[in-house]
Amino acid sequence: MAGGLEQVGAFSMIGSVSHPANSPWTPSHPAPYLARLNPEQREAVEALDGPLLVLAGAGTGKTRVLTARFAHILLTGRAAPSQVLAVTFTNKAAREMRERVAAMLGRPVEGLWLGTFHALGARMLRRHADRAGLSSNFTILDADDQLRLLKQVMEAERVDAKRWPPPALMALIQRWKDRGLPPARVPESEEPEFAGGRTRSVYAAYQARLQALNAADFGDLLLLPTELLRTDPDILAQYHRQFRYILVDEYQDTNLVQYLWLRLLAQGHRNLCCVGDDDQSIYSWRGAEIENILRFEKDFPGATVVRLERNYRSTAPILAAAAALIAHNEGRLGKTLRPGAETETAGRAAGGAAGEKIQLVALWDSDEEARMVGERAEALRRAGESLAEMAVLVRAGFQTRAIEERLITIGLPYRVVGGLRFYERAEIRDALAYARVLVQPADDLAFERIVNLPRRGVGETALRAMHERARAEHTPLSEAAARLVAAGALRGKAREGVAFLLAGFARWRAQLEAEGHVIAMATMLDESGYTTMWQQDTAPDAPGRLENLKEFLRALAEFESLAGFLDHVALVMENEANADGERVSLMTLHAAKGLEFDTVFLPGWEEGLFPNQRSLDEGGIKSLEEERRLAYVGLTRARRRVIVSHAANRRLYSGWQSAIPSRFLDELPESEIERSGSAALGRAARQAAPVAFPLQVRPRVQEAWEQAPRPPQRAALAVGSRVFHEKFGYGTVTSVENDRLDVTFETSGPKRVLDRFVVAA
DNA sequence: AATCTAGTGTTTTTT
DNA sequence: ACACTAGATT
Repeated sequence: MAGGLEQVGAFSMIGSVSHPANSPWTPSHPAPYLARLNPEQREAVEALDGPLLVLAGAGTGKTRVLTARFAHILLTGRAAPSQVLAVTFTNKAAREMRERVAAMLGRPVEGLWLGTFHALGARMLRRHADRAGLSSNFTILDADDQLRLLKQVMEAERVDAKRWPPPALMALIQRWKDRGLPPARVPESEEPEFAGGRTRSVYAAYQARLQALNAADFGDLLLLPTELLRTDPDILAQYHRQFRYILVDEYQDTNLVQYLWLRLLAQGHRNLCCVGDDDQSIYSWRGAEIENILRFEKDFPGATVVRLERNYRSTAPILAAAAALIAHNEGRLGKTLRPGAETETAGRAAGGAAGEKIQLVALWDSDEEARMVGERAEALRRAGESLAEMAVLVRAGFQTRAIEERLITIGLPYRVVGGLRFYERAEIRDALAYARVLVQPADDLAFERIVNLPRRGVGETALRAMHERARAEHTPLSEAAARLVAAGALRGKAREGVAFLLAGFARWRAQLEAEGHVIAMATMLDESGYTTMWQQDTAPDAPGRLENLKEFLRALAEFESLAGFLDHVALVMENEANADGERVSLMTLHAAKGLEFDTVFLPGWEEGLFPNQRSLDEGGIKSLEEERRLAYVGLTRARRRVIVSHAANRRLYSGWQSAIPSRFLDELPESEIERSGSAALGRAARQAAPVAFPLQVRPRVQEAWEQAPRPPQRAALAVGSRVFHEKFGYGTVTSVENDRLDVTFETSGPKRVLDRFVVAA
């Protein structure tokens, strides 16, 4: 910390004004990092004292403000690097901020407390682990381990795991942790009708078990430090002394425990700066509380609020459409995106001063939709656009499959962002389990995972004996295993297998000391038989798994110690593979937050899918608003071009399901959109077409969406009209709401359909 | 202890 | 359709 102070010694530590006397910069000649900001951004950077909420709309230069503020605090001598706490949600955001701050200062910065909530929580918890009943080398469990542990606890507590699904109980416990509630403080009134009213005691047992294993789950990384700050005045005072300034990114996504943690830390100097956008809050289902940002001014009286509304990313039509859409939400802090100066340039570059309209494409089915995306992407590429600047953003993961298949067929390179991450692959998790046992023999979960992997004859019976012994003598599983072998309590293959493994670990530990973690790890994987297991596996993916293990060792080599590597894996878990290149990106809308592309495809805007029916069933109007925010996030990812589409029929599970266009489409201003697509053709044209089913024999109108768009023809249909639908046949209209009809069909019963899809019969 | 079979549930998932 | 899991089977 002292070193940090010296680093900024060129500037006065006493100076409480923004521009110290010995600074070369003055208000009329500000530092370059200030000069490039617009007035609102600059206000957000320079308002250093007291609580500050920066409402930063999409594309308004949020990251620039955060990093400039960070640099400003350091360069004005307000604080040393170690005295600023900067919190983000993603590792990517943390890395980006670190790099940009270093670039602004012209040198790498040491001793920063900059990272994700979880990484910083872990750092704090390791410092004071003893006060939380852990030792500082505790293991961080991933979701998989958590669930397995909970299952064990449920069994021990005699809670029937068949009647009460463990994942549901896990979710319950996580929600409590998200709200900063350790077992003892979960109110009795919150005991749900679950597990025979014993959820709280299972939670308590689960926590006890974690402690015994010297392990923390993800929720604990915030829950436990917050409890420490709450209950230990000395620790709290220590951090109050340390952190003069606190910066928080994506504040709209914080949950209650993160809020409590921040509030406790901010009580010291009250220099809390939170940046966020209530319109981009899309993680409520993970415990995020949008109320945190809505309540900021009440929570921190005297807070300054700065709105960043000048968007430098998207064209005017995109901004107008996004603004119109999000205006349908209530309970917003209120903020309207408007084009910033640079956007007009972007618009001209795109071929017209105003920019392209939002393209709304109506398709017959999801296959046709996939073809449309593929062909338009291909056409754009032929026109000289980069595939890396195109993204397909979907509501649900399964939607990517149809599009992937199409892109493969036409040979267009793509990447799927998200999905299975490197460290979630089975072989990597196995290798990690070996590493964990090596570092911490008491890691029962890891030991259990690998004790019979590869198969060495240690079955259920042997494992049960180990568990019993471990419980009776209060030792870790590996220790119990050793005693069982010594006592001759295990027989045959089980005895040989366990003895072999334990001898191996003794050897590998010695090797770890002598020759380092990379050699030890490689030897361990070979000598344990793990590598051989995959070499002998004839499955088609076995070679790939061996390749992944090599990659694992390469990654390991970049770390100084195994423990450091394990922390990195638990906290950073990134998919390094196919990171960039000339490819179209496919991902969920959730995964797209914070990214931007020239061209954005938004397929699947259909009722039920988007907004998602399940989401609506669970959360009602609040969920509908969150779905709408998701749509807003999607639109605002685009710099120059948006193609929204919906299909009348979608492949689902085994069969087909029909769907009406999303209500969000009606919320886009007609003046900013341009319609096209086969399913948007006039009724007359469709009547002339052969009956649609079965789909396989329906002739395709491949280039339909390239035909001149026609305005949708509104039917003069009234209640009682007899109508014909291509899929459902004949029926009678029972109600009319705008372009939506409730129709009782003679063969398929009542359905809600769009008037475009029926004809008067 | 390994393998087969019937049953189940298929939204989003920063750490 | 399909993948994953728990339970039964050998």
